[in-house]
Amino acid sequence: MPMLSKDRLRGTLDVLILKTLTWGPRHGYAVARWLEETTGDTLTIEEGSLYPSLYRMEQRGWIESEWGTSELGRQAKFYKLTAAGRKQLRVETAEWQAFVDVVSRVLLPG
Amino acid sequence: MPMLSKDRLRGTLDVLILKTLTWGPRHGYAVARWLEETTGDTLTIEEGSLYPSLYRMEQRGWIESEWGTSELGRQAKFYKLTAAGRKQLRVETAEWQAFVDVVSRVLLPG
DNA sequence: CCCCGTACCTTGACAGTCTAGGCATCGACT
DNA sequence: AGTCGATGCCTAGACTGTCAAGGTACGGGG
Repeated sequence: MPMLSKDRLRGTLDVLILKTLTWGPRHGYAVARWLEETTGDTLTIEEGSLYPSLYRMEQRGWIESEWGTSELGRQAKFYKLTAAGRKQLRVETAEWQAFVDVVSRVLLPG
Repeated sequence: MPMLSKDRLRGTLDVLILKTLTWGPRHGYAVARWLEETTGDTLTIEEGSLYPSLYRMEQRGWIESEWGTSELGRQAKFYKLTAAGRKQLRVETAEWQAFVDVVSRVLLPG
């Protein structure tokens, strides 16, 4: 399978995280693990991208955080979607879809 | 239809240009016009992104340029794909496909 | 004469990703 | 006891490519 170049995630990391949180509150580390598992390690979520993204989205009011205890008994910051975050998810998903359709029309045969 | 956020093109502009050139040599301005027409103005190719991209790809040996005369009788720089460019197009198209599949699997219902 | 379209290019700001670190805790293994 | 890896959070700095906004030049039409 093709190796994905660096920076490919640009512009889609946020929406992926938002989507992950629709399954319920999760802490950052778990979000990254879940995304990597779900994509069969095709995507790797670097921590240097993950935590800034979570911070940005909390500033923007898309997610909220609360300290709690992880499944393994560690301190962990749990994030959950806000109403604004859910709306943002819808918007960005639609954008993603539209963008992919257009690019695919150019790139793919048919 | 959803307005596409800025910077969405990041990482895909190059491959879109390469694909455009498979229909034959074109000058930069024509590449941009063709992409915008083909996508029904969903994508707008900024000249500040277009020309640097063409420059980069020529440096990397993916395209070659030659000055000529446009359909309207103006001086214009015509670009054509090299063998390396054709290979690069295949690689990046496959990457794009893989990336879209993975992200869609996460984002879309089903 | 002036403006718009064509055609190319450059500069600077900016955002988001990456690499590469650091910190702390815990369990497992030596 | 000591070490190591995994868990869990964070930061600093480099980098890359996009954007906005400019500039140059030429030609045709009003």
